[in-house]
Amino acid sequence: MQKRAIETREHILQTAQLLFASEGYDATGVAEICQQAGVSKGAFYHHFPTKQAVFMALLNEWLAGLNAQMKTLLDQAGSIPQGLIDMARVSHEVFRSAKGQLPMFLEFWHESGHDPAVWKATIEPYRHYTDLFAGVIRQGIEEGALRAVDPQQAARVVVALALGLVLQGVMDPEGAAWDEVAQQGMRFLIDGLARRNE
Amino acid sequence: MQKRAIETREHILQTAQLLFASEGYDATGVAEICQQAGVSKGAFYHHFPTKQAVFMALLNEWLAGLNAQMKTLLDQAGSIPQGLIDMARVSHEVFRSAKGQLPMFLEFWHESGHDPAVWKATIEPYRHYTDLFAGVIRQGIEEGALRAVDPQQAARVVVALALGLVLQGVMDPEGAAWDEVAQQGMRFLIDGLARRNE
DNA sequence: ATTATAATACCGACTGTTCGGTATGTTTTT
DNA sequence: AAAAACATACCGAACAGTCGGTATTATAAT
Repeated sequence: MQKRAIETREHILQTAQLLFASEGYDATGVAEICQQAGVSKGAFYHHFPTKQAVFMALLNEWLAGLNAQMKTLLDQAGSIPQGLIDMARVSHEVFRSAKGQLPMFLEFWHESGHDPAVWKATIEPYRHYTDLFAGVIRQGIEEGALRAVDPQQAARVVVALALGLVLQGVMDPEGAAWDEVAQQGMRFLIDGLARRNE
Repeated sequence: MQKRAIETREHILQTAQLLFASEGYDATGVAEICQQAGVSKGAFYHHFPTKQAVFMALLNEWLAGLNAQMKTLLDQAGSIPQGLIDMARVSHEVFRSAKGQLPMFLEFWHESGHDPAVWKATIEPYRHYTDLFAGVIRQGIEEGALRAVDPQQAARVVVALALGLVLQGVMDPEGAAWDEVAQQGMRFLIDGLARRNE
């Protein structure tokens, strides 16, 4: 693929992301994407077989980024309870960096309800994260830092809290300082999970 | 309005709900609703001015039911921490009663992102719930059962957890026993909020 | 170095269909 | 008869995707 081609492809993806985020997937027409991107329809269909392919490309791109971010976070985590709280603290960073992309969340979730391919791509990494958290929590239990709860269940709770925060952040960005709420919430949860020193 | 007319209206609403939930709002055509409901297009547009009006009617119906359910729960709550846990326990009931309607959640959230009217109708009651929880938590603090946290923040955390659980319940119904996870999660959270008896 | 060849990248008018909504007419109820 | 409830045929706009063709760039031959 040539330089110009790559640039065209990027233009299409970037524009599509903006439009999907602001108008929604269904409401965004291919013609609209092409016009905003300064690209012809022929170019569009040269690079992508269908509109959905663009969507999937964006989804995978997004998930890959999230994955990387997550990995570095878990790697550099210290003690277990503190590590989890640290993760909540960096949620500040995550929220900030993902601000423009957050509305796409809703699009992904919405589409996943109707398209099995999108569903698989959405659900798999999030189960992955649950397992990942479960591992951390299990470790915390073995270290004696956390109470002997069911790690999978606890992990699901953590993920649920995170999802809920993101959802609120998407729907009502001005409603609160969601990164602070995230930190608070994670602290409450960790306190509830932590072993009592009594 | 006559009996037949009322029945027609109900047919339309019920059918629309099923289709919106399974296919999505955009993907569901008015013609499809009419056909499945055994009603003509004329009848449809006699009862509802637009497709969105049907959607709004469903949304309001849904919210009214949820509101009533919530109200009775809070009224019959005993001590504050136990009251919150009780509410989590009935989430079992909520999940069950809402089973078929859960996918509609996603539709509401998704639509609210693009339609200010839907947004207002969606966001207002949920802010209402947050305030409601905040009141309960404040009361719990005054009673000395809970630590002196910021009630609004804590309430947002509770609501976030609830939202996250619902979202997971929608996207991955078979992934776990979400009513149990809800109970667990609320217990962890309450434990984290509860005053330490040390 | 220049031309020929081929492959890639791109263009934009066009199509068949789908959809929300309307216009007009018919039946049922009061 | 009058009004409410319903039915059917239809409209215009918008849509994803197609297609025949044109630039542009890379590769090969002379």
